[in-house]
Amino acid sequence: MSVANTEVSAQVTGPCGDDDCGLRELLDRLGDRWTMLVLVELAHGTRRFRELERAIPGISQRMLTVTTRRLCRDGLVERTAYATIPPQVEYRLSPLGRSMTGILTALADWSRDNKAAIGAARARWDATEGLSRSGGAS
Amino acid sequence: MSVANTEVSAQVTGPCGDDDCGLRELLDRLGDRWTMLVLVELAHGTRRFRELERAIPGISQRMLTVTTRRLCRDGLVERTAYATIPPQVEYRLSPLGRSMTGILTALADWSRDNKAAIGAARARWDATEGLSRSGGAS
DNA sequence: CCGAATCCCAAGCGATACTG
DNA sequence: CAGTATCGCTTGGGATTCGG
Repeated sequence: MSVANTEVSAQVTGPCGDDDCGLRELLDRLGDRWTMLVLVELAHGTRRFRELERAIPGISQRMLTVTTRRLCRDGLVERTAYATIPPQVEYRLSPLGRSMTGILTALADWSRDNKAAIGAARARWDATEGLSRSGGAS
Repeated sequence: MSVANTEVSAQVTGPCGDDDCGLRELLDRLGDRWTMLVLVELAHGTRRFRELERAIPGISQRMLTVTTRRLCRDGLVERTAYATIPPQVEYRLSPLGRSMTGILTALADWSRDNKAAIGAARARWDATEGLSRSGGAS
């Protein structure tokens, strides 16, 4: 999936009432704090509950449960439970889920690639803001 | 050890200790309800404040202000204010912001493309859940 | 027209404890 | 190990109001 799109020949089209383009649906689904991280981790391979928990620093047991269940419900992740002692449950990406890992990777790549630029922009903005707003902020 | 040895073949793939890959940073920045939608709208061309507000159904005036300011601070959007009467302010994507529109488009495409599949998966899940947990589903 | 400030509620999420 | 239930804090964000 080539997201390399340099051409943004964007006509200032009309109102384009359907501006969300389904993006909202997607954001409602994986716009939360953990969903994408779980997907990325599962993109590396099958993982057990505990492995996911360790692999995603900061996630709580509760949120891991909630997130994985939501992903199962949406058909992006498949769950396999073995009735062994101790219990063992495996999570893996479904074909549907795997079909979006490319985008996630692109996203992560972009983030890492432009992290510095954003940091610089912020520094610049903070300086500018001090000048244009509420003078004497420094 | 007392309990069963749980040494599974845990070499699924690399350790990838750094599992977030900077994704977290990105999500913190545009993981909220409106940021991506504003970016998509601006990908269509320069927009004035009021135009953005109308183009993004449901956004409040407050959130539009907050979101645009954040985007300016991060250097993804540029703002030009004309001291006319009535005031006029234009927002447009910066080169940095423009560099990620391709990913946003890919995201929106995927969402629209697989919306039906997700809906079907949900129906399936809800049925399964009804069997195994006797609990209602939303 | 543009936007900042205040008030306030609901959702998200984390901590903890408990069950199988 | 895997998962559930409860509680309480933190935050996003909607409605409204005031200023430039």
